Amino acid sequence: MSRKQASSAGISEAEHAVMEALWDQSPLSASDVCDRVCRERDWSMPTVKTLLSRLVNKGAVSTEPDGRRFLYSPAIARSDYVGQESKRLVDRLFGGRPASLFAQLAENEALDDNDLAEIEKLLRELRS
Amino acid sequence: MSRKQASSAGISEAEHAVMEALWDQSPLSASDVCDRVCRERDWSMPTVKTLLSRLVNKGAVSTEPDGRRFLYSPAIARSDYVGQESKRLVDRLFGGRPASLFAQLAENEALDDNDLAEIEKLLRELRS
DNA sequence: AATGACGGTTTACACTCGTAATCGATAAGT
DNA sequence: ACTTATCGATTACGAGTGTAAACCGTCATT
Repeated sequence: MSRKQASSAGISEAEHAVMEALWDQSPLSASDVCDRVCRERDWSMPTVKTLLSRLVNKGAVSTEPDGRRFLYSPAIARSDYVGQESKRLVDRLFGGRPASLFAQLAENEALDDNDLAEIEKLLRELRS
Repeated sequence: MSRKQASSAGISEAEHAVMEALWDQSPLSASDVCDRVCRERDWSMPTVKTLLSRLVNKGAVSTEPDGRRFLYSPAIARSDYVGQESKRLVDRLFGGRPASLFAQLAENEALDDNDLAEIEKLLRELRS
């Protein structure tokens, strides 16, 4: 017992690719998942199977029997995952101050005019 | 040759804690580093030694002889590291669009009034 | 000169991750 | 019913990580 309780934490890079496929559409069978990621990541079916089992163990993916096989669905919302990961980064690297992240991106020229415009729009919306 | 050349990639969580100590002040001896992180992370000296060697191997930390011992300094700038990690997150989770990260943080209520004000200020500066 | 403290190097070991082969049960076709 | 194609489950295995003990050389002290 006392699983890592997972939820969203502890999803590795490779596992994340599988999650993205499921977030994009679900439920999916293992082969469906492979169809969507094996090409791109150059994986074989067994690899996908392993990743799916690990995700199920972690509680990040849920299964639903469909005849002889399983259909897989995300057990956590992408927005939750993304939110937690973002917060982790901000905490770890920016002392929990999101504005510092923003400053970093700005300084890095990682923001183009489009980004700036979008952010300004969001800011205006938040203001109201 | 062809070192992993590392630079900033491949620094693990535990190693990162050591890097932070060195970014905060350097050069430091191994015991100095331990003084700054062992309490907090509940580590013993050997652990710090291991992490320092690994960081030296990765090229993330440089050494400088000081009598019989070594003094350690970061070999990579914190801003570079932070920038690369930020970019990795944005690429991985937000399709490379920083504005999406920003939107996420906003939606998550991770931004308080202070953050918003700071970001607005940065935006105005970028505009000029 | 012998001993102990200090610091770096080597070795260790369990766990996770990436990647996959193999095994075993079952459904489907012949 | 028997064989084969599917699936999920079990096992594998090398690299990286967290955490640390053991070993070794050297400077300082007795």
